[in-house]
Amino acid sequence: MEPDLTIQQVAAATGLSVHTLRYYERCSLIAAVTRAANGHRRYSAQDIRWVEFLTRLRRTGMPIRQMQQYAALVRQHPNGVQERRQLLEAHRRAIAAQIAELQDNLAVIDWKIQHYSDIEANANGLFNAPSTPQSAQ
Amino acid sequence: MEPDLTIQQVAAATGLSVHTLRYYERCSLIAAVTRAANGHRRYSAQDIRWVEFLTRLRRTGMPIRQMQQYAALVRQHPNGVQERRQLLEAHRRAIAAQIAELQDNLAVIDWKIQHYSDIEANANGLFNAPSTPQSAQ
DNA sequence: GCTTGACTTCGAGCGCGCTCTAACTTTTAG
DNA sequence: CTAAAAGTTAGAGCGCGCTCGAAGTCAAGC
Repeated sequence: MEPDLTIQQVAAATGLSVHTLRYYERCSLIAAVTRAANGHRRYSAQDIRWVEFLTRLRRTGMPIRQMQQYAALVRQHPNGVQERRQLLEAHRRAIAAQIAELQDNLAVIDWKIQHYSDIEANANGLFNAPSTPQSAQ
Repeated sequence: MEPDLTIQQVAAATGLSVHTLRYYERCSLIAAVTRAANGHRRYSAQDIRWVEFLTRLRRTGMPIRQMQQYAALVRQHPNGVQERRQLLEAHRRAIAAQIAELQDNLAVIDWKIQHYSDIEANANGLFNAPSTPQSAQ
């Protein structure tokens, strides 16, 4: 049995704020955490693993609503993983699309950076003064 | 000379809404667009290229504030590209980090999907009934 | 006994990036 | 002449994901 952690320790461990941890519990992303005798939350190792996976979903752009659906599936069908898998696969496709779009846009931005570099090099007169002044937007 | 476009045509061409186009102009992301005699906006081909590049920045997560800085540099130093290049290079690094993080998280999610698939395959009794029932979080 | 500090709940507030409304003008079609 | 469509402005409103404030409880240390 690992020693259960306080909310502050979980915040430190996961990078979420204590506010966010309580907020996640309030909106059912996290099932009710067990409490110490004084009413304070005590997070189990299992809870922490769950929070960590949640942040994976969150940081890949999954909206809270969808995370709520996922969390609901876990609670409602603890032994049925099919729907969960389908949800995650849909999300995987969304992430792949996101990466592709970033790369596409990055290519254009890189092109622009290169364009600026060319202008700078030229302005430094490495090979001659430019015959026509640059117009750089 | 290309025929100048109406705001609606630009919206259709760029995927932004007319509201957003006016909003971008209001907050100085787009310099004042020339107007027809009746006061309606008429976007030049140059304007459109600018809007398209803005959306590249936007869709890679650059905040409006930073886009405003970039737009200000273009206006204030039309021939000085160094600061602009530096700004874009910083953004390029941010995008690279973003992609890396997405890929990292994607790997974990993929692992989870695989885990679910394994459970499903096992539950279908392909090779034998499982000796211990699965606990899938 | 009293302060300090970590926790609790509930609800309000905030920053971002739009998005929409209202009231108005102008152009175009019938 | 009229009605519909498209544009204008200024400013309000919204959805998201937190983030914070107020008021209270509890435990430990001086």
